[in-house]
Amino acid sequence: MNQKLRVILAEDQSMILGALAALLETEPDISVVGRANNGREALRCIATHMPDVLVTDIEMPEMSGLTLAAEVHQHFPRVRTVILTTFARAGYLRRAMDAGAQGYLLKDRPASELSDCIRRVSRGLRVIDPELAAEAWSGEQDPLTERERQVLWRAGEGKSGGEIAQELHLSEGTVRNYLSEAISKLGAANRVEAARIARAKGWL
Amino acid sequence: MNQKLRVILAEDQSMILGALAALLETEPDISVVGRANNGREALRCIATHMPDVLVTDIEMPEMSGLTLAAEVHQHFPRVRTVILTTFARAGYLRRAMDAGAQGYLLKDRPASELSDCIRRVSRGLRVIDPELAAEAWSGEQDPLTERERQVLWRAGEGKSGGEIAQELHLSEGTVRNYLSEAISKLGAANRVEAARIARAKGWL
DNA sequence: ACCAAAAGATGACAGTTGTCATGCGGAATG
DNA sequence: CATTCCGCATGACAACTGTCATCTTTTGGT
Repeated sequence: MNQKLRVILAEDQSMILGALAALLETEPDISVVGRANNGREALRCIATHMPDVLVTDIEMPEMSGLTLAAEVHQHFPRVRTVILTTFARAGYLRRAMDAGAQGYLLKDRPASELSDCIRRVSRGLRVIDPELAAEAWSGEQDPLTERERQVLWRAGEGKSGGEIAQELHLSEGTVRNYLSEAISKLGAANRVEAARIARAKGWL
Repeated sequence: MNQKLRVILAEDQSMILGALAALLETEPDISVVGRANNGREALRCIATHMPDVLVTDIEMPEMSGLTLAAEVHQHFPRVRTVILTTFARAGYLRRAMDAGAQGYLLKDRPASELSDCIRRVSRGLRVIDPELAAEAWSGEQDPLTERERQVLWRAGEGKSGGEIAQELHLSEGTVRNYLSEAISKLGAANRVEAARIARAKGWL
């Protein structure tokens, strides 16, 4: 047999991180050479260990898994990236692909799929959750502009028009305009519903 | 050495379930005798295997981990229950304790704590995340009435006063009153922030 | 330099939301 | 039986939101 596949794991919940490592260590041909609790740490870890594959969560403090994937793709093009996440959102998948990830796997899938996925990706194949892939191609594009996203995000946090305006150095009226645009684009009845829809699609 | 500790795991994300099982199987004195993807399955599993300890997530389809803990406490009092969850919410902890759980552990903690926790609980000790325990005792009680909770929940989903009134067979004004009460009790500036706060504390 | 598209601002208007004082009727408690 | 409390309703008012039409200022492309 060749060398073992060298893997780095990034996941913010320590216990899950440890558990995933234990899972992978049961495979004879895979070895976990590094673990990180966030994107920034993962990046350092990759620079020193040069793994074959990076497996990363998306929602992490410091640096999101999507940003991490982009950085890795740019600075360490030989490292293959697999996104491992709870969220079956077409928007996330799309961003992951744009960021140069080779795999997108859901935490819902059986545990056995993780090692399979790592092996395939290391051979240069792409592995994408089939249901999600279908939805992502057929499904709608993110219709929001950057400003609309910023405004809608804050509105979803419970901030008022005035507060948002201050934070973004806009006039209150402009904030209302962006919000109104976002609401109509998303077919929502108000800002809260709009934020919910956007979150569900992975656009926030 | 005595018999191994017999453990059943309940967790809705299959990959995490498998990973946690792999983690526990690395311990020489612990054996995972059953796995379940939801509370109902776990209950069946417990009836047939009679484990020493049940480790369960909270947010699962079919039957929540908190409901499961209560059922287990009632029907199988010899089985110790450990709640393993993402959520550091005083409200959840309180409900878990009321439901007869012996342990409350966060997925944020190092992987090694899981087996420690299981061993202690099996010896009859209680194991509760220390930070959370402090917050739960010192921290506030849930100040919301049932109506306020119903109304606030729906408001957080983006529903308007009118819609909520219809659903709950109340007048629109009454809905506004409940919402206003909830907002002031929670020290929020509006319904969205109020809903956020209540969710964060585990009161929704 | 020119034109068109964007980003942003303004103002007006209706509808929704947050607050508060008050009123009503049915438990519950004495 | 009277009293009090609680759940619910009403009405009034100010503040905030959502929608639109219109306008100015950048910005980018040719």
